[in-house]
Amino acid sequence: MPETKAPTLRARVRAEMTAEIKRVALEHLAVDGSALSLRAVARDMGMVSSALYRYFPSRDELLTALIIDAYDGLGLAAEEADAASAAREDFAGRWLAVGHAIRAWAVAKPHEYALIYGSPIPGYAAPVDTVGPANRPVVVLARIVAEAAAAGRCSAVDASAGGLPSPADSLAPALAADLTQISDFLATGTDHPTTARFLAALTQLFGALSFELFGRLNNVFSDYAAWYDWQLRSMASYLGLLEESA
Amino acid sequence: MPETKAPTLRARVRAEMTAEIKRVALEHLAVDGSALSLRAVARDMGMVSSALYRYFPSRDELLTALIIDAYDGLGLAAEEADAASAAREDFAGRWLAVGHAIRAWAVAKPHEYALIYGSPIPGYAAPVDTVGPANRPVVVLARIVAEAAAAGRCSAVDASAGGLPSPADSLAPALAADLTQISDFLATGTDHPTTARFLAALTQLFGALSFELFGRLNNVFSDYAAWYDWQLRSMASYLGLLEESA
DNA sequence: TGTACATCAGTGAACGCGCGTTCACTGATGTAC
DNA sequence: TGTACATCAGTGAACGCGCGTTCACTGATGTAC
Repeated sequence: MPETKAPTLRARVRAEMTAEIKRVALEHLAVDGSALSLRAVARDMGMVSSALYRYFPSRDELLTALIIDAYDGLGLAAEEADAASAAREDFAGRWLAVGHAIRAWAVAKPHEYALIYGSPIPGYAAPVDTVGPANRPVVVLARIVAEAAAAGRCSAVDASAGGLPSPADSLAPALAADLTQISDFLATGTDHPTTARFLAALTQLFGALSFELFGRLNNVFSDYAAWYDWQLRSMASYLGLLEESA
Repeated sequence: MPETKAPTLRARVRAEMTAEIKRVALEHLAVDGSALSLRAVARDMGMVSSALYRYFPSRDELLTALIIDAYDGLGLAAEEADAASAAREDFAGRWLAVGHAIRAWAVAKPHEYALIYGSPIPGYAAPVDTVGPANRPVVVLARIVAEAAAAGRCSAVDASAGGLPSPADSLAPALAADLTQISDFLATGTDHPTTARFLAALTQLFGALSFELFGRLNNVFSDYAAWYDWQLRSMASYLGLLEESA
């Protein structure tokens, strides 16, 4: 009945099977940690292990597909959260919204998070296809800071720190060069102190999630969400997303 | 000839063998990532795999020994760095010294770092013997902040942040309770904002190391040491380790 | 100092398991005439 | 609409490998008399 040429039965079943394999594989990652076994996945699906080779040419290709899906899922969550923030000039609010969206995704899919932010998987090297998706969440956060900086925020934070040279001043030459390259790549147009502060905040954000999800804080916090929220606010303040100018 | 009763040949050889097994096991972690195989270790030592059972009752016990050694090594490095800081009132200097010592250890022994701060090992649950050693580096850093706070530093940082409620004020009740428990446990005697800032700095410090060592920053920075140093200085400033009071 | 016995490190074979991948095959779905 | 052929999902057996762990054993080191 549909006017447009419908995909064949085979094509539809194939797409469903591919998705199902990935779903079951993720369940296995959940139970077995980072060990992913094609045979175990096939067993769970009531198939013979060699049948999976109709869908993925090797175990590593399946892993790569899972990793790309994970990055894309996280990236999408971040992008949607920022797009849903109506007050575009409320940069701190946008930072909080995106930050919370990232944590919500990670808490909902801890094994996918471990896949992309945990320790490297033995014997597996991520192919280049993964770097684009990997940057999506970073780009969202960087854009918030870039727009805030363009609106006159983010500057002259930290200037009161005396004694020790302020981190913002007197950068090591190699560090300055790195920061230039990074702000160029992200097209943020921010100065070195702002770029550095953004990267520090990014480090803290993912550090906080890794601590929580990898169980390094077991029995330390009872309310991780509240602690994470405090940290996001601290980052927003540190990044100078709040004040009108300085 | 020695006056004191010398350990028997057997006892000496046994101690050497135990150390050698751990050394070879670490080498394997380096090559194979987180997969540790008793048989591979035995092979490398020119022994039969069952011989290792004279030294460790199971693979997991060997892993536990490696993990405890790693925590102790990192803890010792941190303690020595702080002890070597002559100017006890230069809290920022002590923070930098300990921070750099932690990174130096991690860079020198990336696989031991991954063992204790990477994603959990499939099928392995760390026994309670590991929690004491795990706290050693944290305790060293906490003591610096505690002494700085006692000397009148660390207060009133961040007070200028407007708009959004300052992270320091109006803590969620659950978070306040958590912070009380943590400062009690670490015996820092610090107020909530200081405790929270310390934990945030801790998160950033280990987050930075994980980013660097797990390769999430490949081709992003050329000089990791300079970037890490900047971050340590930023933390010292954020923690208020610098100013005389406020 | 010398002998008899106990301790223990290391061997080699085996058990039972799981893994990724290959290959020739059957039988169902899709396509061209 | 019906038949002939091509495509492709899934099977089942096999290859060759590695793993942790147990067990009866040999032979060297240590100890008690």
